[in-house]
Amino acid sequence: MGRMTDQRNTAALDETHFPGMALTFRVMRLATLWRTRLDRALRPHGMTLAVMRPMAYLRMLSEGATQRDLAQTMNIDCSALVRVLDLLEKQNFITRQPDAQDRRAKRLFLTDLGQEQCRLFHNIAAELERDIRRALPPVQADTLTHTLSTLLEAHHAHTL
Amino acid sequence: MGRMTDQRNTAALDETHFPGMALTFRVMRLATLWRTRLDRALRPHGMTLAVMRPMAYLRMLSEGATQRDLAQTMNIDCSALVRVLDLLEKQNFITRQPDAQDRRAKRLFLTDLGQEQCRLFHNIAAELERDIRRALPPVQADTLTHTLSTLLEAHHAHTL
DNA sequence: CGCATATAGTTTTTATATCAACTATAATGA
DNA sequence: TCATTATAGTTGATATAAAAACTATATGCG
Repeated sequence: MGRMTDQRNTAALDETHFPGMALTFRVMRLATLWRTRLDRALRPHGMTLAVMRPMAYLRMLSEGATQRDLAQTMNIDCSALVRVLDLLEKQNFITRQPDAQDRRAKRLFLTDLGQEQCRLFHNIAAELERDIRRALPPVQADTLTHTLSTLLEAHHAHTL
Repeated sequence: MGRMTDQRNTAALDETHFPGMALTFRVMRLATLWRTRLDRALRPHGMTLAVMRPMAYLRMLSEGATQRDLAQTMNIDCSALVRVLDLLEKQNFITRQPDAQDRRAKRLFLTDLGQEQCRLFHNIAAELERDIRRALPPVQADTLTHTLSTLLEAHHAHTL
């Protein structure tokens, strides 16, 4: 253990040291750290964030959405969604129902089991958020959220 | 890291609609969006963020670091690093040199080609950061960066 | 010394994300 | 109308990413 590998040093040596990328890297790092924490909290319930996300978004988007609707809302590729939906369907969390008007389309619904899983997810995610916010005075947390919204809007404007 | 897909539209229905997770989800979304942009900018140069990151961190950490040092700094698992390093070595961006004292360890160095690639990466990342910052008044951007630092520190405290 | 345990790096396995190509419909317009 | 083009969903190939198991050292203690 004679090596100079000091755990605590790593905190000091974070992305701060990438000059000119402070913001970008901090956001990316926090996202990774929090995603990991969320994933860890979900795992004991046999869930992962990747698998949970489509359900959470479906609930938000309102049921009966098509796969395309959902993929678009989640900002992911349709093909990325298909496999997860297969999984969710097999586990009886969602159902796919053919659209009467458009025989290509399938409409998505949460089962009761899926609803319940969603509530669980919301609880876990909200608990993480509360914990995160504990590090900041409430006002500062709100300011942060607001600033992040501005950046999200800017991104959308950018890609139009 | 993954590939990218970015299907504009959806601004109206974003994570705002997940009550009690505003902060977490915004950060995650921004990270994904920016990562995608960065990845896209790197691709024409035959690079991806996943492949570039170890070099950027190595440069920051100072050369001669071991794989373990680097993995620790990047907050990833050693095993996640190995393959990327294989790739980088094969492309002649880095070299692995055996440590004289500890025959298990290997020390990492950037080649001239690697150095050059790093500079390219820094330019591209800095350009993205500048673009992102354009959406905010400079003071607000600095406040944001500072707040994110606080959260990063809080996370480290949390995991000790 | 010589065993028990820890560490550096690697391999294997499994989960996920992206892209391109494919099938089946649907919509459009000459 | 039918030929062209677009769309919804799927599949297959490929690139990561994280965790677990494995190999070869190294260290620490009786």
